[in-house]
Amino acid sequence: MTNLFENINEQNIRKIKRFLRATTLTYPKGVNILSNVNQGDFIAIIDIGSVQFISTDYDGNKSIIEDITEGGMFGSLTSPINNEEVSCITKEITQITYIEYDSITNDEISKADSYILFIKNLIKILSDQVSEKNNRIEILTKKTTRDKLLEYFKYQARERGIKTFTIPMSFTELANYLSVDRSAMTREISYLRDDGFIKTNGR
Amino acid sequence: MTNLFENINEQNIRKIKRFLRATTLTYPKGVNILSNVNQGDFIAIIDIGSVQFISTDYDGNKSIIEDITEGGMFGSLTSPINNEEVSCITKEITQITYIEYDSITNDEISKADSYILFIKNLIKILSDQVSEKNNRIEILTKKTTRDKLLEYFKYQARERGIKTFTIPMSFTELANYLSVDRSAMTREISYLRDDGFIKTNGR
DNA sequence: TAATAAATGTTGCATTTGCAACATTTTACA
DNA sequence: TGTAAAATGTTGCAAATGCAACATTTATTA
Repeated sequence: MTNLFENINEQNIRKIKRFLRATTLTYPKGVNILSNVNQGDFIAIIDIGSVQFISTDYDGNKSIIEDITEGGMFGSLTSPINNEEVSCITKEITQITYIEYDSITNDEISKADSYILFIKNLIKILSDQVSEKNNRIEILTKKTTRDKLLEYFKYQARERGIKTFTIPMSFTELANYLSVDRSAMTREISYLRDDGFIKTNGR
Repeated sequence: MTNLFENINEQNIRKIKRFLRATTLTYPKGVNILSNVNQGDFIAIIDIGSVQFISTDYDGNKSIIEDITEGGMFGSLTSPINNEEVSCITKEITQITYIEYDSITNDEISKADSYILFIKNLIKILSDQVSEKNNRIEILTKKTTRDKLLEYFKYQARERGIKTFTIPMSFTELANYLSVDRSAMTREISYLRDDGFIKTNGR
């Protein structure tokens, strides 16, 4: 995963952050960070910790829109921060650096050293986000739980280049990612095992 | 929708395109443009026409990953162009301008007039794509066809600021977008009408 | 404009799936 | 380390939905 300041030295990072009016905040576990969000468009970088964008509808049904971990990035232009049904919850103690969106393309900063590198990283991160969301969309558009699971496994195998792997999240989280009932997913996994499509090794 | 060259005058557009080694190709209707794709990463801008990224699985089930219309953009880093199950089909006669991805951040171009504007547009487009995909993900994660429809209608109403609108695609395409069976969707729409959630006016 | 293709509407039925309820195991943390 | 909380496994059942088949309407194009 690309980091926004990848390949930029400490001194230039400080300079760029100053241009971008960066401010850093730390949150405890389990709080909704959107409740006290700043004015204007921004990009947020997770220095330490992780957050989850969760949508809760009128019936109390929850679905996880995105999961952002250390080094990850989200922004007011890319994430549903103005949707009253959506909250952004810290999963642990989390430190976030906010930068002002408009200052990314002001005339001053464009003259700074490493600006092109910074832009390159930003474009790469945004491209990767689009790509990752395309993957999830391709999985979510499968009609059955079985096909969703198989598509998910296929992506994992392709990404890693091996056919044996540990699922990088809990079954509860996977069910959320695939948007299927957890118990029905467990059932389907055992059918897949019975049918010889997969082999499992412990939890 | 932002255009990649928005707010840039013709002369500077030509200059930027030259730096980006832009090449323009025209395709007839109904061809897979990924079959003869160039080496290296690229960004493609649809000057005229439209294309559709379609995934077809082993059973012949098709799902539409994305639909890109005139003025839209896709790229080798954001779209599943290396997935053998996915094809990109022109929906009509389509003219596409390709630019080289790496040249976006080379040193030469960064000195060109309007470069910052160009970057600003590119970042805005990518951000909007992430946002649009988040919306679709939020809709696709709804469990029932009814909830998918209501969520879709809610987005449409919010986007336009009015509660009465014409659906911007055919029912067949909408069923694809929501990833539900078309006939089951028609059934659900008439239930929604019966229950007083929506009113309809012709096809 | 006639012929063909595509989109839409309707319905029965089998399958899939969410939901609920519960037992058991694992993890987190005071 | 003991206890509460979270995750996992299992199953019956009702509801939702894909699928198929078909009639009808609308759009496309030769």
